[in-house]
Amino acid sequence: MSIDNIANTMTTATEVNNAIAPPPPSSSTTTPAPAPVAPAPVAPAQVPSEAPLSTSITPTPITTNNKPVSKNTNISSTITDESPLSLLHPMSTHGPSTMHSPNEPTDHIQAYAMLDFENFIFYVQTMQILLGRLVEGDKSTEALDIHLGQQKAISRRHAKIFYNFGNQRFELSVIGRNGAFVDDLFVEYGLTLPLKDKTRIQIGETHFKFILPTEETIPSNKDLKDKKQINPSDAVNLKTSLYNKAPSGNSTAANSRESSQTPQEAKASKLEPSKTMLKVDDDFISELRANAEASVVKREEAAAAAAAAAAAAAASSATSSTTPPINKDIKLTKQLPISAAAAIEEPPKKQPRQTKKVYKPEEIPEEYRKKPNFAYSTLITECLKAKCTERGMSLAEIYKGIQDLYPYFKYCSEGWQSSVRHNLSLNKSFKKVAKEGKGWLWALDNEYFEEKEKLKLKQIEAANLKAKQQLEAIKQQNQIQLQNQNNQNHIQTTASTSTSTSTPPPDSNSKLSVDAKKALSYLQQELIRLTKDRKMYDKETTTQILTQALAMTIAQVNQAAKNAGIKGSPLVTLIEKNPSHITKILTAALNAATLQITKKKGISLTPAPAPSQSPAPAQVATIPQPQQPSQPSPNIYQFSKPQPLEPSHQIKPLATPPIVSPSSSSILAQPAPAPTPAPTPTPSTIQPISQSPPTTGGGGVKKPQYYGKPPSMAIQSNQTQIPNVRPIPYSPTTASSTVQRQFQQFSQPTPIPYTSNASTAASTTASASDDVSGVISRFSKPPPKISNGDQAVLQVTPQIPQPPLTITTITKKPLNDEFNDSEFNMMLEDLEKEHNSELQKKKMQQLEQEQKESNEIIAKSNSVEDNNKHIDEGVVVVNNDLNLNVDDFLAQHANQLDTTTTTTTINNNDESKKRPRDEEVELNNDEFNQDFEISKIQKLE
DNA sequence: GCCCTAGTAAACATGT
DNA sequence: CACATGTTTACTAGGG
Ligand SMILES: [Mg+2]
Repeated sequence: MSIDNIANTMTTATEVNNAIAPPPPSSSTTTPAPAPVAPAPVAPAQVPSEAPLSTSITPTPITTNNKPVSKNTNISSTITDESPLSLLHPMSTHGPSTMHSPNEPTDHIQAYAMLDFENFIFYVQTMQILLGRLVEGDKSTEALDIHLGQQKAISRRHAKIFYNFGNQRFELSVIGRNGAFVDDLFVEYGLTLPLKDKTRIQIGETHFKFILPTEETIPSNKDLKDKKQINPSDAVNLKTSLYNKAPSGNSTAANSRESSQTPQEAKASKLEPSKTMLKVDDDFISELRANAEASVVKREEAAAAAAAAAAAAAASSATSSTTPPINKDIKLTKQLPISAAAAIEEPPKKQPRQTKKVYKPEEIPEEYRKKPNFAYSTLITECLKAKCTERGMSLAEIYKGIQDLYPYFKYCSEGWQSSVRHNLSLNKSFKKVAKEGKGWLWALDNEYFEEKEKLKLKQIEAANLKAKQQLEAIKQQNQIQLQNQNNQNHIQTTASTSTSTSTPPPDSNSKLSVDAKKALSYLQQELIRLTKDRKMYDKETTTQILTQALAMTIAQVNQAAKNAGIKGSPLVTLIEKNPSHITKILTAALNAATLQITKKKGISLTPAPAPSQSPAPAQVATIPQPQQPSQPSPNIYQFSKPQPLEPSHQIKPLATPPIVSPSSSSILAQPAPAPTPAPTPTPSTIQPISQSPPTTGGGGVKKPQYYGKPPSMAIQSNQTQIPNVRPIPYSPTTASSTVQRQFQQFSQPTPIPYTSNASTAASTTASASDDVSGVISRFSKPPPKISNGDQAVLQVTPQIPQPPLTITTITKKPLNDEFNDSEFNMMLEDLEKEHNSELQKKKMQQLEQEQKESNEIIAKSNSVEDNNKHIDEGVVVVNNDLNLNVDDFLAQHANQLDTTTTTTTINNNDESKKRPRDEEVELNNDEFNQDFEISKIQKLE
């Protein structure tokens, strides 16, 4: 079938066949040199102990290596007994090489496996062999280990048989357009499948069988081969073949693996031995690496391997040759000491897993060979931004989306998916949205900036401190020199909120030059100018923001200069030579500073409407009510139990500044905790956000069950409470958000499997709380008292984001001194005036664009990789003199720039950096605040 | 050397 | 029962 068709496709005449012409290999064949290598020692690393073959098996083998065997030939020494034959035509393959070891070696042949062709046998002594059609003049075909014939239906490189370390087995990759038949089943181009002992393979007109040295084989040696003399059994540790560097070989076997992986080494090693034969080298190496990376041996496998090894050992006590397993292997192995017997039995275990296809480097478009230089969180975020529907994306969609956006993931092994899942779970930026069926939909959390912000803030703050110090110093001088009349500059660091990093004691040291002053002045002006288009905060806040931005800018420039090794006064230079760049930096800094400051202050950036309640809040408020039949959302049932919301809500309002929050807080508070009047939970008034989490007590929030989502609709069953909740449809609207939220927070009570007893009972009733607790007990170690931060997955999507427009709040605090300059103050005032106008939208748009721009830049720069080196994009280009790496800076603020939404998080406390795992600890104010952040509004809808 | 973030793998739990 | 999906853990590597 296929074959025929195939033919055409293939190339035309180009090919000449000479069949045989064995390439240079012959030389390689020179078995001699390399061969001798005592494989044993060496190899190890790579070879999986389990080695495909029964390593242990043949005793002899080991030594044999030396022999002729191909050792070097690593590849394949084909031997044939009979002769050289040829398969069809020419099977030359390496004829030579193979040949050489031919006949006699039989006994000693070591190989991982053998390919039983009609006319000859090819021993697989390397980790990978290439099969295809040898074409004269086509160097690429020189790499072939086996020439399958001249049929054009056979691609020059048609198939690859290689050992997959991850799966610990040999696999066949069909890289020929016309596919192949494996055990009579057609396998199309591009697929990779595992090879089992005796797997029949047909490529073009050529048939052969893949044979592993099974135990049976081993013992019986010759049995199998009845016809052929080969005894696979002999294969012993083949590892030798390649890896070993011939010479030294071993170098710590154990380590070797890793080390060997290094390209260089690998190459080196290969060169030696078999240069001729395989050329696989590069690919091979990479593949090895890939495979290795891709899959680590799993326990079972490891166990099996171990067992096998053990068995082997037992069998042939002597063969120490067994290569020492790789580190990983070792580790694993120890975990599972399995009796040899057991191990042996296991093997039969099916190896079902159809591995995804394993791509070889050459099969992957160059541009996709490199892993994108983005963090998983970024990848996911981008994916969601690009393809997320209102509700979100399922895991599978995310996988696809990422592959779509970053094709690299189409070609690499699957480990990344685990990382993606891990990220989704762990990263607060991603929230779950209920959906029918199995999993959840994932969406970006509005507040997803929080996370990043935190990080960035930290970083930035650190950087800023320095800058501030400098700034202050500068100011001082400035003031002094400039006749600014009264300057009282104290430097207080301040910030209403805590943390702001330490206040830098001003160093008086600075000696500012005139230039510095000018520069500073320039920056200030620019800042003011840039600020005009933005939302205005109260004066104090604005001042802080500007100060912060200024500090950031200075820090950035200095840092960049430092990185670039630039001396002198970079700021001045940059201003002179590339003012636009400075502006960029200022803009970014402004954005970052805005976020930072507002966040610290707890100012909700959310659209100004502070006082007036936006609808959103209202919704939220409503939500709390537990049973609302009306609520369509599936999650409904949730309501019943978790009362937590309420308390929590209350909490939320930060004690501190009476800031904007009013709306939200008040609202929230209102709704009484209807549902379960849990005992404890009384949400009395607002508690300061103190850490005291809501006690778990009756209504306390408990840590949600880890597993399982709420049985979406299903739940009802148990819970009588909610009458009709109909499952599916849930409107994203308010209800949904809330519901979900609860949902997630407390995962469903109902069905929980494990908890048979108590829980069940509880479940029946409305009060789910019990259930939860019960459930929890099961899984979570310590019954958490509070919910994790996560729970808060609010589904709410934000709507508005961005840069706050109008001026919001007010702070009571006295202004900081930071920018005292009278001039500056004046400018500020002007600004203030100007601002009230509503340019908001426009501004917003602008901001967004800026943000996007920034992001793009960042992205580009990231991709570029060289931070310092240059920044492409005119945008960021800096003069030659200064090589700023704006990347870093921008990168830091990227998030902020972007969406900006704002979270209203309140951080009263400083947050500790570490997040303790304990549940208790976890609930910090932060978390709470976040969780209950009111500001959310739903997206569409 | 410590602390943290990220990336990886994998064990487990659970739903399909 | 195999797989998909999520949640956690444990480790490792790198960067301040
Ligand atoms: Mg998450």
